[in-house]
Formats: sequence, structure tokens, C-alpha cells
Amino acid sequence: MKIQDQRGIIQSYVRIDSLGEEAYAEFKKLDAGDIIGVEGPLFVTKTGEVTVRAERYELVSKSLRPLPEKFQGLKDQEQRIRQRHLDLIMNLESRERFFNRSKIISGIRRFLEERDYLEVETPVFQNIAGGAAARPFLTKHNALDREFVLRISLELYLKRLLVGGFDRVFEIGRNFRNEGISRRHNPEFTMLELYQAYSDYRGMMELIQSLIRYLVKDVLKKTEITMPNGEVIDFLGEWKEAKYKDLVCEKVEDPNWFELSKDAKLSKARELGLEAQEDWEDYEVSNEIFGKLIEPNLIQPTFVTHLPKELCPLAKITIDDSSTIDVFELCIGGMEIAPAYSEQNDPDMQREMFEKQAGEETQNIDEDFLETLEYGMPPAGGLGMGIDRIVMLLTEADTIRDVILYPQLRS
RNA sequence: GGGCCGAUAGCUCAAUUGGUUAGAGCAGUUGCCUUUUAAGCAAUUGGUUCGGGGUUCGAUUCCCCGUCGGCCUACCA
Repeated sequence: MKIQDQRGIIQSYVRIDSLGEEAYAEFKKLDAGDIIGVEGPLFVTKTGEVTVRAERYELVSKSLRPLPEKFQGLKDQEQRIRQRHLDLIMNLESRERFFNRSKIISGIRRFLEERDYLEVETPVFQNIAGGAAARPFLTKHNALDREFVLRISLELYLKRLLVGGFDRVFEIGRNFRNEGISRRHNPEFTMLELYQAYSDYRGMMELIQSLIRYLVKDVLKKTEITMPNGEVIDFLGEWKEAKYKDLVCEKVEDPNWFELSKDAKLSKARELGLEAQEDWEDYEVSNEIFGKLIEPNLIQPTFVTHLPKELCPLAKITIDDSSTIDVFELCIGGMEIAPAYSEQNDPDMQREMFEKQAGEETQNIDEDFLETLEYGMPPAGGLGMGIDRIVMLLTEADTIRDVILYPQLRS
């Protein structure tokens, strides 16, 4: 008989002569899935397996429903999610992955606390969904008789705390984006954001590299990760760094790409097999090339720097190139794992960037945030990392559904 | 939101071109066996073939609608 608990399986050997007739008769009524206690001396069988010789046993809880088949396990995706308890009982790999998720998150906390970061919690219900450009979920507070949005990022409240004098803050929290569901997207997902005063995106580079190496090496005791498609990611080697524009120019084989007219860019993009739309902005064409043709091929850890300023209104403009911002996008395994910026702390510049963006997209301007900046925000580096994605990467999962216990399904 | 594919016993899977009573392994039940690495042997129970409609002498099989799932795609600076 095999007994399984939270961390593993052990064998028990049950004989009528060591257990007694009455208890043995009870034992014979056991079903797979019953919860029992067994007491007795350990011995090693001739095949070398450590085994408990049952001298006493007790039924703790009865299982009334049959478990899935023991050898094939539970494969049906829908049941694995809707009845996650069965998945966790039957599929060791799944259970292991959630243990690792927990270890990764506590590892992040430990790492940041050692660097004097303060963990904080900020509101989920917000007036304006800021810090990103996703559609929010709406909800209503009855007593106040007013609408709220669920947050789509943690950014703006954490920056207010920088103004308040907390120099190193982080939050690990749920964000909600009213967008499609895919292998890499769940409507509610867990995000780490951190801000460090008197640092910048270069400082964040050192931090994220140290953090991820710590998670791989010290928390998970690995040196490399094999992705579901077989590619091996080496975390301990040198991490590459490349400028966004250089990558795009290299891909389109044209050093003057960014001087081309929008039409020329459009036709080249189509030549490369992309569905470029007429009404796109200039930078959107380039970004389509980056997103579709470059990012998926950045397997080894790569910092992509000097992104076009249109891509993020919350970062500082590069001093010697007004078309780019002081940011990086850390790409690993073809996924965007962590973006980081030198944070914009000039309230006038920030307003200008917001207004420019509000002209193009439908984005409300968070006046409270701008007013807060006017009190003086220290220069800072900030970083965000999708927890689900980093867990996917580090636990070699090929879908976000395997790292979220109860991901969203229809109905 | 769009496209393609799928749903058969508690679980993992079969079922010929549309043809009799939809099968197997595991689980369950009954009996035997007792150091087995998916424990063994024998017998046995178990089906609204996802739901609804249609075509047909006849539908798991073909068609339509719905539900749910998978993959791709779109939105996600």
C-alpha cells in the first residue's frame, strides 16, 4: 500500500498477523484517496524500498468519490483546472510546481528585504487605471454610489510613496486587465513592482540580474533552465545587452530604418510577413517588428535598452537622444520578463507625456498623481516583473494555467 | 472578438464507408493470493456517446444550433 502526503509517497506493508484480525478487516475496506494514519517500525524490502510495517492503523477521513486512474493520471485540461484538488493529488509535477511558485515568491521577499526594501500594499480599487494601458474591470461601491476600476498596475501609488519618503518599496499584488486570455495571459495576474530612490535603470539591471540568479541558483538549486521546446537558458553566463533600434535595424537589414517614411516601413513590414495596419503610428510599425520577429527569439537573458519614447510615458528621456527613454526590457525565453525605467520625476514633463499619450489613446490623466509629483519625487529606478511569467520560466511551464492554481475559465 | 480542432464508463483511450447488443485497461464490487515498484489471479458491475434539433430504414459517425475545452489570432504602450 502506498501512502502519500504533502511532500511524497511511502510504502506501508500490511499483514493480518501484525495488525490483528479486526483492524485488518477494516483495512481491507480502504479505497484509494482515503486519509489514514499508520504506525509501525520501518524496514527495507529486498528491492530496497523503505517501508512501514503497519502495527496500528486508523482511518482519518473517508473518500467517497473515486480518484482518477493512477497510472495515466488526470490529463483532461479542463478537469485539471476546475478540479485542481484532483490534479494536485494525481500529478506530482503539478504539485511540485506550486511548491516552487511559493519558494520563488518567498525568495523574492527575502532578497528584497535584505536590500532594505519595504513591502507595502496599495489600493486595488482605483479612480483611474494608471501605470499601463490596458482596459480595466469596472466595479461599483454601493454606499458611495460610485464606480471604481480595478488596478491594472501598481506603479502610480508606489511612486507616491517615494514622494512620501519611502526610498525602497515593493509590492507583490494582483493586477486585473480586461483583455483576452491566452497561454501567457490571465485576467488577474500577480505582479512585482519595486522602486528605489537614487537609482536608475542601470541600477535595476544589476538588481534584476542578481535577483533572478538568486532564484535560480539558491532558491531552486539550478544553473540552467530547459524550456518546454527544449532550448536551454543559461542564467549564470553573461547577460546580453542590446539597443532596441540596433535590433530592429539588424532585423530589417537596413541601418537607416528609422529614417524611412511610414509607408516604406509599412511595405517592408508586410514583406516580412506582418499584418501592418495603415492607421498605425510610425513607431507601432517598428514595434510590431520587435514584438513579432525579435522578442520571441531572445532566448538567453537579454536587456533591450533605449526603447522609443512613445512606448512608455513614465520613463525619463535619454539625455543624448530625445527619441528614446532610459529603460530596459529584460527578455528571457522569448518572453518579456521585466521592464525597468529611470522613472520620470519631473511633474511638468510627466504631464506633457501624459497629455501627448491621452491625445492618441483614450487615457485619463491622473491629476492626483501629477500633483503628488509636484511635492518632489526623488530620482529613482523602478522595475516590474510578472510573477506568473517568471514562475513559468523557472518551473518550465508552457502555459500560465500551470502556474496559477485557479486560472480563469469560461463560466 | 475571429479562425481551426475537439468532447465516448469515475480516469486513460478504442469503435472500419453511416450498420447487430458502443469495447479495453485502470478504478469499483466479489473471491483468492501476500514483500508488491502501475502488486498478481479469477469473476463481475458500470454508458443520456456534452446538450438540443435535423437528415436517414438505421447516427458515436453526416448537417445545424448551443455549452465547454485545446491550439492559433486580436486587444494587452
